[in-house]
Amino acid sequence: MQVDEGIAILKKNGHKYTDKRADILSYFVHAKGYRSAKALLAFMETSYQGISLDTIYRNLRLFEQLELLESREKNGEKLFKIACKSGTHHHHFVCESCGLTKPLDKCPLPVYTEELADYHIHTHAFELYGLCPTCHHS
Amino acid sequence: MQVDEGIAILKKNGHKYTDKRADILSYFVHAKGYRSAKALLAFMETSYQGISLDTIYRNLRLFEQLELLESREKNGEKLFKIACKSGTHHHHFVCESCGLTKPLDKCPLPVYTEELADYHIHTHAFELYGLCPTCHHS
DNA sequence: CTATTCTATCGTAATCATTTCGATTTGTAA
DNA sequence: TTACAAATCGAAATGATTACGATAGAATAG
Repeated sequence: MQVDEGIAILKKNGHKYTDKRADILSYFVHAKGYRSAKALLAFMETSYQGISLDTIYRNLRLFEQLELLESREKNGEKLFKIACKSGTHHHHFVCESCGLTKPLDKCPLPVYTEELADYHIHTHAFELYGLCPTCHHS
Repeated sequence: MQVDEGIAILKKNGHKYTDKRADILSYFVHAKGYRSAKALLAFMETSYQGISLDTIYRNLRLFEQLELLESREKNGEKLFKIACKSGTHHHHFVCESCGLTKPLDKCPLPVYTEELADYHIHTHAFELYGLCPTCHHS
């Protein structure tokens, strides 16, 4: 997902271009990992002093609705990362040191088709956490 | 995990017995699934009118520290369930209708040992959501 | 049984993340 | 460039959770 793709999706859905929105997308495109609303606010305040919390949270919600961002919750805080848009369903490894997210080839769901034959599986949550090779060796 | 086991663990760690604590544990032992602080409060108010929020949240935190309860987050709310204490690492299927949690035999981690040979896996999150046979057929 | 000593609880206020609101500004299509 | 819907601001509201000073209660030793 690139910034201009995100802007295009915004426009296609009747939303407007603003510099702030481009900068928010740019922040997540370059972050390559999960970031909090607070971290985004800190980043945005360097370019736009006095930016409203409304702007931060409204856009995070909008971007998540449009599937430009994905989120998870931790310690009562919502964390966001840029969406993958690879088209195919997949999971991630997340580096706890640098925040890098690595897409995984396989999905663990087939492991359970037998054990849960009588159950109706709707969704699943799966993520791995640890250290990427770079962080592990330094 | 039974109520008296939980009370024993409390005492072993220098905490005192109270009827409220026994009732909180009993609530989760019989719930067999995730419940919110608000749901626990509603239950406790039937026996103890005027119970303090402090009591609810302090004990939830304490029980989680002592690993009598486990938690996950959803929509900015923390949900708690009784701990399994089976000794062995395992995951759960969670019924979205009745809240039932079913322990799963297998762990999906082995699926990724090859793909993540250069990575250092620390922890992982995995849970399945859907309908249990009972809720599915009604 | 009673005194002593912590721990638990209450009632309430504070905190933190997030959402909402009325007024104003800005993007964009005609 | 004009008109209008959408975006933003500044600030207040909400909802879940945590914290605090004062009181009540459980455990232990004498």
